[in-house]
Amino acid sequence: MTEPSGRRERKKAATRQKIADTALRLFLECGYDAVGIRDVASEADVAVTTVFSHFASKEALVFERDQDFEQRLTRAVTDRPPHEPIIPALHREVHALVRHCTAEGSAPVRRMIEGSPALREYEESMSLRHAHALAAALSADPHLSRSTTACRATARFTIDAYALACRADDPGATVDEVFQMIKAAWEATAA
Amino acid sequence: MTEPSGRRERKKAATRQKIADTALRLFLECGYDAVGIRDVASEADVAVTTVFSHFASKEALVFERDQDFEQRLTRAVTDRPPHEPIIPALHREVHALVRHCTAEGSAPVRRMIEGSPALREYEESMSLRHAHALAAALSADPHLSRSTTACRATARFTIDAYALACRADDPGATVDEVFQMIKAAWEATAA
DNA sequence: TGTGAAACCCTAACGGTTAGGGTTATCTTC
DNA sequence: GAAGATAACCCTAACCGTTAGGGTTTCACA
Repeated sequence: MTEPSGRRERKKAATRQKIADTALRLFLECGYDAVGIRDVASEADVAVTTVFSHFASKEALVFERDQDFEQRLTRAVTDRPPHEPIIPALHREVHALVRHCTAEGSAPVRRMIEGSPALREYEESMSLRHAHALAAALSADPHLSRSTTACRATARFTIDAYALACRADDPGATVDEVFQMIKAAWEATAA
Repeated sequence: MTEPSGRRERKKAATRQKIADTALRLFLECGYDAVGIRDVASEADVAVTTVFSHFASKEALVFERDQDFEQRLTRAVTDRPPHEPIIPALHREVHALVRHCTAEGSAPVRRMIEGSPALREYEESMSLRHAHALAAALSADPHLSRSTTACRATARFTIDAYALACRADDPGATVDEVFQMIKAAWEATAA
């Protein structure tokens, strides 16, 4: 993304990346539960406290790119062409996000997440954060004069669509079907 | 609910209740984070291991009546008068549940939950379980011939309505507004 | 070049949770 | 009613994620 200029920042980013990579590798090799933070730290050749200075929790090691997700969602609202209706914009973006998360290489990671209650729980709470951010973006859009409740509900519905699609047999079709519902729901709130 | 017959079962239920009551009292008195499992155990005069044989986690102590919630939701589907449309039935039940959770006496508990990330996270993951159960009930209903995806989405939307309303300024109005959206969404899936 | 801060390290602890293995109370069956 | 089976409970010790406290190195910048 943004190229860090100073050596210190570069080193910090490198440490962070090394920890994340090491963690993911160990998790996939041995299983999430079988790998401890102390294992990750020593394999990455850093102190345990350093791991926690880069990542808030063990689960966060798995969802390293979580910020991207949130940004892409909110930008689908804020950066869309002027006067483009909101629902198609969200529909398109969720499609892309789902494709990304159900891509070939992501399968082992998904399987790992589904296999760990702690990771599933963490993912949900991430989703709620994303729903909050999306709701704020919707509320802030001057072209959409809808109630706060309508914005919040639509945000949650959108996240639901993503979550359902990621676990569905046919992710693409699931996104389409749920968005047909979301479209109707949204239109029912027209002032 | 069901009266246990044997002495053993009665004693077990009493122990469970004593633990739950003690825990909630201590949590409300001193704050959730300030009270440890060891505190709860010794105040309830049981061993720590006994606490965990009745409750799966510290958070579960707070959501003791969680099973009720799930049952009420699924029964709103399965036990509704024959040929009653599903959405009004859900609407009514969510109204009742929200009223229950925003009642006078529940305020301190709600405040405690909102004040603890761990409790919020736990509540979310409970909600997902409820959504699963509700989705299964919807799918199983012979009068509703909708796709699995439509049932799952509607279940999640319903849980969203509950979650949003519990935190809204005007819970009742929020339920109504979101259910107007859900109604439209559901009707958009008609075969 | 010196100084402050950021990144990192180590150790020790805290708190939720569980394993292991034992004791008592209740239930069942004869 | 005695004997065995089992459920509920207890204790101790540990595991593991996480944090506090306090030190050292490395870098940025004046």
